[in-house]
Amino acid sequence: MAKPRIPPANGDSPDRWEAQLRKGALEMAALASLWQGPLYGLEIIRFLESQSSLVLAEGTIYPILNRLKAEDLLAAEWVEVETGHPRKYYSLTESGRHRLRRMADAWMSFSGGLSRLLGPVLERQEIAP
Amino acid sequence: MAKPRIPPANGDSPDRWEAQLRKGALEMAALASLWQGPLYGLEIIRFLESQSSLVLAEGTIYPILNRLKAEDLLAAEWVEVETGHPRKYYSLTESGRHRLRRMADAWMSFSGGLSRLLGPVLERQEIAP
DNA sequence: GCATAATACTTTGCTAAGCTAGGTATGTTG
DNA sequence: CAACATACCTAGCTTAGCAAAGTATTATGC
Repeated sequence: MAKPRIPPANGDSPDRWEAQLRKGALEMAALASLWQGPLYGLEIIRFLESQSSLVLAEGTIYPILNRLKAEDLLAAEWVEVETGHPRKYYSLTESGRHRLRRMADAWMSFSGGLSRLLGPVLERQEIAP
Repeated sequence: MAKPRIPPANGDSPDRWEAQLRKGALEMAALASLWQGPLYGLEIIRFLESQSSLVLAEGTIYPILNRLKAEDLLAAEWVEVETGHPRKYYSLTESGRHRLRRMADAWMSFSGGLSRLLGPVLERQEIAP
């Protein structure tokens, strides 16, 4: 009984590029989701979806979390909950906070450059009655 | 005599994530560089570098251009120049302009979501006496 | 005129990363 | 105990950028 997930995303669909855009931004987003406090895996997925419209599959977030943990940017801790199953809570390490700040800086610069580039493209769209 | 290009970028360097960020943004950037008029390959590289700090290798831009051309988002035309060698000028097709506009919209939404996410991270940096 | 250099475009092979589609483990409910 | 829900993990595929090489055309040096 396969859980129906995100639609297949046809190989040559015009939306494919959008999927690629996400690459690399996801690590940063995962780190950012923990800025205000620890969350566990599925919670991160829900947080990102609600806060930034980023939709990640489980098969995407867990490898990312493991990668970040291997780099000591995250710490993980199993927590038993009364009503439920153990959860692995992730939190930012000191080095993770530091890295995230640098990533955020680089992101602003990167996205600024791109937005500048897109300025002329978007210009005429300011027809908003 | 191999041309020395972009520095090696050590495999596990802390900058690797930055390289990934670019993925997917490059197609859009390539299209955007042609918004104001046709350019040829190397010119696109120089344009992006000067306008947005995006540095692309030749082995990166040409596959992108061919991909975009195969999708009819770009048109290509060989042009002979007096002092020099033939150049392949790329220009946006109607469908390319249309797609770029949609990409730009999606980009603004995507980058807006991420910037919102990064808000708290960047907040404390406004200590500028 | 043939070698060298410069410019411009192309191709090959590698690697990294996300995604689909499974799977496992733990706990709850009938 | 069976069925289900929650939470986490893994394998294999695909895509895309990149480094490094190669080809083609024109200009320059001897």
